Amino acid sequence: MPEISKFIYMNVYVRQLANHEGETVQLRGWNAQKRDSKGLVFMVFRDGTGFCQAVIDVQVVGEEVFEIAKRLPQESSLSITGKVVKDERQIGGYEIHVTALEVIAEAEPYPITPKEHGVDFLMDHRHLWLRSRRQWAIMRVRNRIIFAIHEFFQSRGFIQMDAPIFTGNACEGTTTLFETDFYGEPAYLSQSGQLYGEAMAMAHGLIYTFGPTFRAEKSKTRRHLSEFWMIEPEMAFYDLQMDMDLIEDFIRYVVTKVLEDCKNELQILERDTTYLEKVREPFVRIKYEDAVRIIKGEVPVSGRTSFDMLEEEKQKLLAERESAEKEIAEREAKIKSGTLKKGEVNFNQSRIDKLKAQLTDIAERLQAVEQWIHSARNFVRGNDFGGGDETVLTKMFGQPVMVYNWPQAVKAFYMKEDEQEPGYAKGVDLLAPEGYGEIVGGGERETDLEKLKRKIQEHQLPMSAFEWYLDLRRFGNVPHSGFGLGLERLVAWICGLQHIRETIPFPRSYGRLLP
RNA sequence: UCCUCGAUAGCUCAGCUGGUUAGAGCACAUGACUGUUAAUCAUGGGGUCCCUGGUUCGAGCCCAGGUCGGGGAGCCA
Repeated sequence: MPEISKFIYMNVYVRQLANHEGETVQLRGWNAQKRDSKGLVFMVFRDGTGFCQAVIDVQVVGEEVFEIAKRLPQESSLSITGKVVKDERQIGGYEIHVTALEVIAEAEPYPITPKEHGVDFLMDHRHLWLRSRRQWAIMRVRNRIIFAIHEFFQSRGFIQMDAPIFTGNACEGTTTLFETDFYGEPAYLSQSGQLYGEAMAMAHGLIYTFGPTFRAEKSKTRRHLSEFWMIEPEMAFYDLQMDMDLIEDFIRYVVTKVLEDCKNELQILERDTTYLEKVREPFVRIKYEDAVRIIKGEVPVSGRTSFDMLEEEKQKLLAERESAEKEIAEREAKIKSGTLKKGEVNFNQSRIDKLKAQLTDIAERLQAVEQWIHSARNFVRGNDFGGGDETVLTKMFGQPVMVYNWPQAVKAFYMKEDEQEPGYAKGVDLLAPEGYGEIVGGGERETDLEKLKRKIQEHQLPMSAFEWYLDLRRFGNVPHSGFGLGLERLVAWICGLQHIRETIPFPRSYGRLLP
């Protein structure tokens, strides 16, 4: 074993390897995975900034070190010294030819193996799951999104101000809130910073809040969390049009930044960026009533109605199911024939298992399509959209859709009524494509003091709790608008995730408080 | 709260119409293999079939109740 002092070589991070090609460097991190053959160990080494392959050759490091490397359990921490070699086959483009290796801490048997695991198992091990490559990539994208959000607003002169988390009252009155004890009085965890945002906008003109939000809904869906992060800009002297322009610029900016700066992460996530690229085109903007006509199949989009689209979707799934069933039958027949070698049997069997899992998934999606057809047929004009209606609408366009001018009854009390169209509120929802649903909700705020008072009464909210809010109308009333963005839904859409629970380090949802 | 699906080895799952001693792959251990990208070969250890009760000569499988979980509805970002 060559004598190598740990101080001779520069400590670098995996992320920087491209700058050190041909040099000998030292890295510190963890053994994410390895395989060995005679005389060689291939280790997937990670140090938090990235992943790279480390090659340990018995002829270079000697028997003793080689044995240590060969027996090193998954997720043990170690430092390695070696030469940086370009290798196009590797995900970062570089690998390390190790010349020295030092174990920092040997790990106990690691529960997350390089094999499929169920979601529940992974969620129970969330504290460790965060280390794996996919989760790592998602958190990097989340970080870039957060940074882009700040860049966007700060560069436009918005001030970040925070709304309180303890509140005395439900702001919109509808959703279930978490109740806590605030020095003997009931207090609720904030479900929105919106009303406070309005007060802050009257002080600073352009502001945005960025903080956690809590909803005690017992929702068990892939779109809901009990605790999530929301960004809520509020702008004095903005009407609905300006609000929509801002939403569009904002989403375009954030998505573009991720596309530019997170290529590696999106590649790890195997994200098809076709729909993301579409943010460069103008967003679709339609009024609620027109959206309803499209959902109900009364008006076609690019020559096809919602029912045409749903029927296509259904046929596609049926075809997928058929081909999966056929493949299963073929492979089962092969195995039964008894002519296969053991390895081939294993391969076929695991392929069958995978296809069966796919069949379960297809069945679920077919059920969803049936539900969408049902809800499109029975949609009652004047109602809010359900998850299925949103999906149908966005699938018709394949790009972000802004729906505005909603029936007042389905929107919050502070939404401004459209003078030209009484009964309709100047609210807007931005629906993400690919079934990711509502990621932004906002609109112009009601400025008429009497209308506000009336609506607070209609919603049966306690007037006393809103006196401070009404003061904003009494002292220098101005037209203003704002919106709220659900960070996790945006992360889910950009990363193309099946479930929102992967978008936040430690998700809190119905039935999940640990880890 | 409602609808729907599920719970079998550390993990992912198979287990036919109720029938002898419950299986596979991965993981782990040992050995073989010099360039691998989750699944090369051989050998080995590993089980309260979620719980309670019932039907039956016999229950992983059927029935009832419960617990926990997935997906969806409602509600929403």
